[in-house]
Amino acid sequence: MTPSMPSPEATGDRPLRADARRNRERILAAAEAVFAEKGATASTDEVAARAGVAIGTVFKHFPTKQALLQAIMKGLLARLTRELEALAADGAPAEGLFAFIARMVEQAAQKRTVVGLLAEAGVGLQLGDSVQMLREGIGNLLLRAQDAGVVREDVRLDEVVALLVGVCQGALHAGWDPDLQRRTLAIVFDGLRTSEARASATGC
Amino acid sequence: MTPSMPSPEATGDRPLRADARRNRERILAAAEAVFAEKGATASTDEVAARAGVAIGTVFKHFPTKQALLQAIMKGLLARLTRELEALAADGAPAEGLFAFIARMVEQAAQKRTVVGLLAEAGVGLQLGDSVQMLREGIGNLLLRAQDAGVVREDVRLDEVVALLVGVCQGALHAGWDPDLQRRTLAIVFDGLRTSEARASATGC
Amino acid sequence: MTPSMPSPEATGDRPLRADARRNRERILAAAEAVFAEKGATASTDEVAARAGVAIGTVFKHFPTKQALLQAIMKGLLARLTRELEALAADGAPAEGLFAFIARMVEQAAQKRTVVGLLAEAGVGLQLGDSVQMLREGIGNLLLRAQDAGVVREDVRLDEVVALLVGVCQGALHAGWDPDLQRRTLAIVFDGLRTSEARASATGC
Amino acid sequence: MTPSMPSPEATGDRPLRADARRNRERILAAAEAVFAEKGATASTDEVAARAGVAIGTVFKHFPTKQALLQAIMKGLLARLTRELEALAADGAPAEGLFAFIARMVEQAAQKRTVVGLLAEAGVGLQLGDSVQMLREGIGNLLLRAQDAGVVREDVRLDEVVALLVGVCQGALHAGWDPDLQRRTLAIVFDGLRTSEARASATGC
DNA sequence: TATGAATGAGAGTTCATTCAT
DNA sequence: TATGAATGAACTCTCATTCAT
Repeated sequence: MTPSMPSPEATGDRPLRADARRNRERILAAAEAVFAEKGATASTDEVAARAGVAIGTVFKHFPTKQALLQAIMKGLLARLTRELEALAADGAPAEGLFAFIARMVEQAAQKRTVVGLLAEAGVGLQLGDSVQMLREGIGNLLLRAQDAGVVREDVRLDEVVALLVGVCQGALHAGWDPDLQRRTLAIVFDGLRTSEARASATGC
Repeated sequence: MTPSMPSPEATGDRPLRADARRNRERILAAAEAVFAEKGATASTDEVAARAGVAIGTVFKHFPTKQALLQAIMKGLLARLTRELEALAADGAPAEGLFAFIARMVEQAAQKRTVVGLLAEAGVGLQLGDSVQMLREGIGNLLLRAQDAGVVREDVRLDEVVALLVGVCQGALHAGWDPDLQRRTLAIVFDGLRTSEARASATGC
Repeated sequence: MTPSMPSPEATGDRPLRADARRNRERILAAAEAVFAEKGATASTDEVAARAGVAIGTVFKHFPTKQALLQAIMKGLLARLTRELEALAADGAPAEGLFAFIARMVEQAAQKRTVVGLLAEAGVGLQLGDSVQMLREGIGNLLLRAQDAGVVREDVRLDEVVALLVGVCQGALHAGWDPDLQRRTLAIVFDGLRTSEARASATGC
Repeated sequence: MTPSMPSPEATGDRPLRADARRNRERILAAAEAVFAEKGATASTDEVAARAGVAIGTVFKHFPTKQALLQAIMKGLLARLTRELEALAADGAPAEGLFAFIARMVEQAAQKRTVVGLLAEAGVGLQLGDSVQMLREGIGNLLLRAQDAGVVREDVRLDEVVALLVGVCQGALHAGWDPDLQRRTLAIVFDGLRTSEARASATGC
């Protein structure tokens, strides 16, 4: 991450006026909140009301509802990718994959976010390479964990992503208290571990 | 089970005329198909068309769309519970839990059914004790597997259900080819297994 | 026109309930009036209000605004075709073409009808063979007039239709009092006439 | 015509700054092009984009869309009036009227201009005396043609204008290839001609 | 009881117009 | 003065639900 790169939020094509960018951010935040609470079928009107702007303003920034959903998703995926890169940069490499998965599940449990929208809005969203970048980051963590002997060699990225999506989805449903979350993830993590890592992990 | 007892689907309060019951079944079947294909946002008009009845008939039997969704869910859960009881009655008790989970995932992958509706229709559905009965059945399989030394003793029913919901959800997403399904479940099952069972399973 | 043929208005695919057909007619009449007054950009809401039905009813009968416009146009064209056939069936064949043109202009002047909608709604309308049938009827009148020596032999159907459309369009504009109408048509008709017919017509 | 007099398009109340007038011209040109292509329902945003100015600038010069349409119309009428005066000033007086009508039809067929806007925008436009001036020019040509014995004495200006509007309207519709245009106008012109002129014209 | 036409609130989207920058 | 973001009423269309037939 070079210091000269622009703020990651500024992914727009060209500079917006200050007030326009402020509104754009407010709309995105409002949309994230509204869709998190009520799902992707919540009305655009409600997003506008929550953002404190007129409905036309929402459609000026995001010409269709789909575009708004995509923008939210891209933002979330980018944020996750950055968290993931931070995890990779830090030490504790072996358990980094587990930490990241736990973090995502925790977030998903708080709001109907990434996976919730992915599931509800369906395949319609064109997320470009935002997803790809996240996959790559996860792939890095997986390799590192495998190199450290923590995760079995025969585990592939596809399964890890599938499990990630699954447990995040599951976490959306009622009744996932933090303890259940922890216990469920413990099972999945154990399934990923090598015998040796499992022995020491269980020992702890 | 006497032949005179009503079919388990007929959970209505009082007996219906023969044609009315026939319509009810057709509507349920049509609704299951339509919602499986297009998700819970498909229109009731389409359900009526597929069932070959008028829209008024649908609302006569199920006074709201929610009620229709609930009825589908109850039916599906009841069917699953019966499958599960059949599994429990048969032999192969130790691996019965895994077989059942695999079966559910397979079905979920084929259609947007149980879990899909649960996710889409949201928390609004009042499913009464249909869910409870299914939980109990799964609990039986779990106990049996634990008694046989296949599943770890510290695993609780809650985690199993959570994992079940999660992998079913995940299976709805694109790209879960049968092989990925198998590999993903293998990890989860490994996480559930005791060290001994794991050793022999891996040995196979 | 055989006596056994159904009422010409009943062009629907299958029989509608009495009340539904009544509403359909009311909507068509309202739409004709509203679009005649305000042009094709008048709102569907206004049509519904004028017809005394809810907006959903309009869209139940005509699933898009375009479909409603097309239905109006087809109705008008059919009505004109019938008038034209009546003219052809009656005597006075030589001047039948002129009588028909005059009739259309007169109607167009009263309301923004046929040609007005054709012009405003533009090329988007799929009018099927309604237009073709009208053209054929006009072609018959033209042939008859040419056989009678009233219209020049070198005049083709295309020009006649072009002139018809033009004068109807012109008649939509303000200031076409009946006298101006008559005088304008006199010029066009003279242009169509043979020298002989012209001499006698002028003589009258 | 002294070089210091303002261009005829600059009918504004008071002198504008050079850049302002330049913008005004660009907006008018853009509006003419856009409305010609897409009809009067095209959006003012599109006009601004084509003109390369901001939407606010358009509304600064023309406070409503109606005002913009009126300005376009006035410009077009003025241009036509000038063409017409040029025709009158040149020789070939007898056939000047026909030449002018043919020219207008040709233009109308190329773009949805004068008459198109008149028809679409409806009666709302206040065109002041721009129309009157055009009428007078046409009246001059008519007189001249009548003096030359080419057009019948009993033809009045009203009919000529009515026919002009009509054939221009007609020309907007699909299928008016140049040949059809010529043939249709030939009929109208013959209707206007005296017997003598007709004989010689037909002879050619 | 079944029918299916009617209802009407609400959705996404557009666009003439205003006004802070 | 020019900019262009914001406004919000209006539009087309959908669909769960009601009720006359």
